[in-house]
Amino acid sequence: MPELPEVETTRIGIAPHVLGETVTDVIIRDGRLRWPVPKQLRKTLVGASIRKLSRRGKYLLFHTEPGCMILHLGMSGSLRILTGEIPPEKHDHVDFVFASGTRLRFRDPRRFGCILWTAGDPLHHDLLSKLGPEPLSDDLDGDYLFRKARKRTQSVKTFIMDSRIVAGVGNIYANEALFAAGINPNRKAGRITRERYEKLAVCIKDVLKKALAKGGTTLRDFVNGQGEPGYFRMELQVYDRAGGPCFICKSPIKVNRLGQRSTFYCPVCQT
DNA sequence: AGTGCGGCCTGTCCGC
DNA sequence: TGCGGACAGGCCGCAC
Repeated sequence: MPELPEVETTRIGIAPHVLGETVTDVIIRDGRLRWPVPKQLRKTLVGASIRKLSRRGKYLLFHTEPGCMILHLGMSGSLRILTGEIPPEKHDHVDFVFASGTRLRFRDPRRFGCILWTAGDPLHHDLLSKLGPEPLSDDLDGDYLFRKARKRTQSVKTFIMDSRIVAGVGNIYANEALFAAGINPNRKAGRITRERYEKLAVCIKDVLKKALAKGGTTLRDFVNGQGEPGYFRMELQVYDRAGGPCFICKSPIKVNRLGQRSTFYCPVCQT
């Protein structure tokens, strides 16, 4: 579920409630996430204060004096700020309790998310060290994509969803960015002109920024730190619109599968 | 080295 | 109403 705009929406929403807070307890009800939640996480975090909350790709980084907690929302994860005692529900796996009484609650029905700890620089962690540039930074531009795409035979959609190429672009926004750029998602990455990659880079940034402005996309699970959904779903041009009319040319939106992910596009507008 | 696939989980929806 | 199967926003790790 959560792609970059949803993770960033979460970060912005919870940051004011956790920054400067001291952890007084960590309640792990079910530590069986993608990787087991470290047993010593509670002992390590209690007494520590959150100095900074940053994001790299789809990873949230909680910086403290003794180290950094790395948290990923996976496919169905969400984080919520709670004030007061609210009974946990079935998939509320972890609570972080702060000195003020505020709680940060991690929910993840599918348990594809993860919560890890590193004492070192999180950017050097195995999971983060190979990530490509942040899409909203100047490091991502048409020239970069064009150069990386040389001799690549995979589809351009699979290419831009590869986190080693660009961090944070998932299935929804890959579909949407390619529509905005007028590029057929099935086209081979290595056979796209520099000019079209310039357009694609702009469209990736644009789609992500617009989604962020709407608080992300909620298909089912996603809620922000306050438990509210995102509203970008209403702006989606192709994702989940198979058979529906293209908003530009009225042709039916097509769907096929690339790398086991549903791929939506307009066969007329995207070439 | 680049590429594609299986698998990790639970929940939901659809066809029978 | 029940049941099996496909599918869902991610991504690691493995074979080729």
